[in-house]
Amino acid sequence: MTGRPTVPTAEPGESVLRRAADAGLRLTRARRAVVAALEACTGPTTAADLAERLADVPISSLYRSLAVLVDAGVVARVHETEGIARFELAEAVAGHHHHLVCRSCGTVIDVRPTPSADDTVAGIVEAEAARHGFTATGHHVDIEGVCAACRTP
Amino acid sequence: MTGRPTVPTAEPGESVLRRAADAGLRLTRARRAVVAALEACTGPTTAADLAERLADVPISSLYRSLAVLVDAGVVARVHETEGIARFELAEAVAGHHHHLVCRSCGTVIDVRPTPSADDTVAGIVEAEAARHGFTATGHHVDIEGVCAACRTP
DNA sequence: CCGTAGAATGAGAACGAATCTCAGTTGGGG
DNA sequence: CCCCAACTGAGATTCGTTCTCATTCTACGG
Repeated sequence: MTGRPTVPTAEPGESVLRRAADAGLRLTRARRAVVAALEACTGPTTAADLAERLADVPISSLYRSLAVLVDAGVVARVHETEGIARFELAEAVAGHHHHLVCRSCGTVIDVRPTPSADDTVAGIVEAEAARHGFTATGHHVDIEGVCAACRTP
Repeated sequence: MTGRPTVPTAEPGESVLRRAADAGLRLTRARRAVVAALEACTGPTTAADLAERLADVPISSLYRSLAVLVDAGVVARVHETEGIARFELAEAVAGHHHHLVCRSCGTVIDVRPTPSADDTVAGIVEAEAARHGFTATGHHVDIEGVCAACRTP
């Protein structure tokens, strides 16, 4: 099975931290702040952007918190471009989604495919993987385009 | 139109360099070597890997050649993970394809979707883009899984 | 409610991929 | 064949990210 884990669990907030705790992590101020900041984003976010929103979290702490949360499976490091990493809540927490990337301004936003659309994609993906001896465990779809704001200046 | 530009143009070799020349680039030894090395790969390749294969091309020259070829539209910088960029021939030259990423050994290989499968994906992708005010210009599908070699040790 | 073990923090140093600089070299149009 | 702008090469530099280590805090047992 490749796609869509479960539907958007009402308010992630709680469950994210609970998962982190279950993974044996302490729920420190920095980690709560990082999770809260990620929840407030509409798409994968750079460490620099997070650092700006979390002015009181030192950069070394921010990166360590992100690394630990990635290890715990509640945050994902995705969509690196131009040598800059972006972070988002993991699909296990935020639900499966695709990314719309504006080739002009670089913004990335999440889009949630309809269940039937994603079933179709998952089926295709699994067939391709199988044809090459792979066992598929997931897929990522990045849609490149131009956003409304950049198209009409 | 989102996907699959044209079918695998017989032997890329020539056409890649011609495109580069058409874009106003000089066909220097370093650039020929980089293109040849990329053609020999089965998937996106790191600069370090290329440097190893092209021992006589200094690292600064390698990166510059790659940057220039990316600008010319014949090479694509894709699939960065852990802060390391990977390069491959652009889809305009190599044809549209998806990526199979082994989560165990990290290898990335290209897979060419069947025309009908990719039409389906392109349609879904376009609908999603349109729903969010984007004009889609392309899509990338990364399939995460475990390769045959890693599954049976 | 308090003490404590050990996990987590914070400031800065260190690391490494990628880019830049600049003097010397070379491709290819004229 | 000549010339000059494009390109190269070695090394310095940048900057995102990770590491180090003394200090602080969390969460658990008493």
